[in-house]
Amino acid sequence: MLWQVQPSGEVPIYRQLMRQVEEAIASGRLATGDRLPSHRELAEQLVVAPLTVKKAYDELERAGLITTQQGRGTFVSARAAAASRPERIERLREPVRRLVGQALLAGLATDDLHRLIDAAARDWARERKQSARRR
Amino acid sequence: MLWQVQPSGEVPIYRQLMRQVEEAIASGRLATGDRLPSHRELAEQLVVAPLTVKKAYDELERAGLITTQQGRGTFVSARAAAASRPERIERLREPVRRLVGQALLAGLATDDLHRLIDAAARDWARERKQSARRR
Amino acid sequence: MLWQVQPSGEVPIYRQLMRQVEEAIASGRLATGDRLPSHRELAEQLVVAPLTVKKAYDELERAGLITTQQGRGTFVSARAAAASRPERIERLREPVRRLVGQALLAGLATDDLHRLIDAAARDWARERKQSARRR
Amino acid sequence: MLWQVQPSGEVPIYRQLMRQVEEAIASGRLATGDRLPSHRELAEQLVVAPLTVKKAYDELERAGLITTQQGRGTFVSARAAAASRPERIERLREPVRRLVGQALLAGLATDDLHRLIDAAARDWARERKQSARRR
DNA sequence: GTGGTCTAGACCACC
DNA sequence: GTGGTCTAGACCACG
Repeated sequence: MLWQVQPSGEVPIYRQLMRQVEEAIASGRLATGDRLPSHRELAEQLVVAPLTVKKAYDELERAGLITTQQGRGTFVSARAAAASRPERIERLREPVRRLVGQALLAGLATDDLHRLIDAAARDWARERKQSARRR
Repeated sequence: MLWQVQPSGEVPIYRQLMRQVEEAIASGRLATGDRLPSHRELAEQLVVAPLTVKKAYDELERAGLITTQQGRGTFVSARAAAASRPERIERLREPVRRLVGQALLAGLATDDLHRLIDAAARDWARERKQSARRR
Repeated sequence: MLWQVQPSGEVPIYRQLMRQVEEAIASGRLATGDRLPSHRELAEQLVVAPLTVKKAYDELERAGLITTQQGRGTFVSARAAAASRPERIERLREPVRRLVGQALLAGLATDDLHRLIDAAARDWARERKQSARRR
Repeated sequence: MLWQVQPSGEVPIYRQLMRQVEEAIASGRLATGDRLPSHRELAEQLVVAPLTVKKAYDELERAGLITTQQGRGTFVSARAAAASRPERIERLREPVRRLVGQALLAGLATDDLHRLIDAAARDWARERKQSARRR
């Protein structure tokens, strides 16, 4: 699987990594029991400090998404992929609430949001197709 | 107008303040020429350091939303409310992009988002009505 | 309050620190809202790396015992001291289970444990009195 | 005799093994002269690396609990079961001290501990009976 | 090889 | 001053 981080951004590197792992699990690219690259190996590949990757792994472990085994490696935990559809929907509720608040306070209507969402979804599908082609 | 900040949150206090001013202008609660409380006054009211409020005002002035007049006070600038509808929509594009990405990667469909948005909008309207009644 | 760590031990320094904070909260020496020393200050005092103290604080925050505020400091969180008596008892259940298993497998009886406990409690009370006198 | 380890736990596998041997000897399930399975055999059975079992055996031999006889196998040593009652009690002193400290610092009394111990002992006896029935 | 811990610096944003 | 992040090394225990 392909990993990448942008060190210059304002999002901390370790959070960028966490997000990629979360999304990989949510989307099924990483399944229960799959092994993640060792934090040193991934650090070398991404040209960041090992501790940085380690911190991302540590937080993911505390969140229950992955588990580590001394001397063996780091694996996607059983609990991780178990998120059911209602659960995944629930996780969107708060971000949606914030977005709706922002839009309505700006004097826009939900219809504007619906249009933006469909547009974003089209873009997203197109980008996916392209990045798949590159592989 | 009512101001409030949460010191314990992730978001810096000065950004919370900026956001409230921006939303107040976008929604019309603050109109061109309206006077903002002095940064000392507001700081006292919110129990935060004056420098913190000052920083929020400074950044808002740099963004052109407000203007300071020596010895008279701080006012909503003429340009501020001029944020056109296309502009306000543009500001939503990136947050929407992120939300859609999150949803699709989790295996959900845009329809799920549409439903969540309508639900959130209903909640938002109801809360507004209640908080208006309390005043 | 007095802090101390033993760098040569087999227990990681950051865990020794975590334990001290936990105990200080459990015993009421640290109450809700109390401020902890900054991680740099404490690191200097203990002659350890700031990151080491930081790691202890980070884990305690993730556990909900303390909260940090950008630029202000680190404080005992409201949830922390709220542990009710049943809760505190519950936390002893697993350690007790292990201890009992160890004793019974070794062919000892619960009476032996009861005696050991009373002896340890007497020692504990005496040590406390002495350390209080030293203060 | 039944052996089992949990690879995902905090405790190193070789220590889990050591502990099981120690407990088996202390409780009499393993007596002086009894033969332990070869480290390869046990490794295969537990699906762990042979080196891991070897390490556990090595440390147990260094502690004098077992002895290896070239080409014949590994046996519970004569000295092993000799742990006298005072000795076995002594080994509990430190764990008890920690437990008591934790309880008293949390504002609980020794009576609470006594109750918890009796409860845990009852559970332990019941579980033993059940697992014996299963065999 | 793996993960677990620690150091001694550094730069940044925030208050 | 505070906390937040990152680096480039190091040593140890585990498998």
